[in-house]
Amino acid sequence: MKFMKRHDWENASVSRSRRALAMAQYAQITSAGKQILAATPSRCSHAQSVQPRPVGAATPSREMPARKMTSPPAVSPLREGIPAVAHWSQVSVTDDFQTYSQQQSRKDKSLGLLSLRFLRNLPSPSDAATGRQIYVDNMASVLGVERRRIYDVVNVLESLALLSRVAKNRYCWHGPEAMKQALKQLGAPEEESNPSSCSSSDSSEEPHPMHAETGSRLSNRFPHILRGGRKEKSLRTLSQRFVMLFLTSSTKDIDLDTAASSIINHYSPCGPEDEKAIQNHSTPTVRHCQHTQQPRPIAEDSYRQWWSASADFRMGRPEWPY
DNA sequence: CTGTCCCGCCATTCT
DNA sequence: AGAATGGCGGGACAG
Repeated sequence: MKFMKRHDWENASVSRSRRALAMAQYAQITSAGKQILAATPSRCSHAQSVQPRPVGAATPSREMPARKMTSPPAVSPLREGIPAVAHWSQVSVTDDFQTYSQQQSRKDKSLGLLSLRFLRNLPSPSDAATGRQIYVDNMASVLGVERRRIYDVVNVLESLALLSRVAKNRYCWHGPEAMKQALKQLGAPEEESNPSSCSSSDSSEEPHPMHAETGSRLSNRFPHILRGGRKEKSLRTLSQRFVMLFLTSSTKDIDLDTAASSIINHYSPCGPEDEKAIQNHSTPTVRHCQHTQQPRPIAEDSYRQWWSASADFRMGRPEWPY
């Protein structure tokens, strides 16, 4: 099924630039935490574009009307109170349509930034009507992107237990508490597991202790993710493995090559081509979603900052909106 | 020139 | 059967 034709997508380019820049705001939202959330009134003005279906109601397919890409996409009807804040790369972020158009760039359209915008548009926890339900079509409309991109974001967030699929087109937000629980599960030692350590790349044929331990823990606690087939190579699975690499290691710095070979070669029948998937999707999104300390660019060969940020969650200092 | 990663086609899975 | 989901290759873009 094709959700959007090429020419439609090209028409949407301006909207995409807006989308990316708006997402950047989340970087500093997390950095300043709830103080910021409470302090500044939202610039967002519209409040009607998202009308979640009642929980339990039928979810007819293609319910959403075709997106109109000629007008500026909606920004955060569900997250009023979240201020516009600066991009981690110091790009000034604004909801101004012209500015978005001018600042469009590859960097501004990243999956990581889309994830931030996704988080910024979460249903309000106080809204009993939504029940923290997230509708794929609605979110795609709000963010001004095609459904396909929503799945990218959702997959990674789901790997961290931040949300889960409850029905077709519908996901339920669980929040950082659920994620902390999942991280504990992924990172806690098992009775029979050996203490793990991490060094940089290991070229030997033997699986690194950390990697072997990670694989066994994954299969024990999340049996679905290590089965063969499509799921085996899913972004969700790769993301979860990537996170686990950090949780089970003593190092805070894992380079991409090491991560890729660890995740792929040591406990899965996947081929090395999956490395691309890891580099494409898993890391940037996780990086941004976990990034809570000092939003700034992260060198591609190092995830020290990502780990530093994720440590906040392990230390019980989540800086999420809720 | 190289590495990154956005985009969207289309295969697979689900309802 | 049609819709939902998401793997993956191509190529644009940044450095």
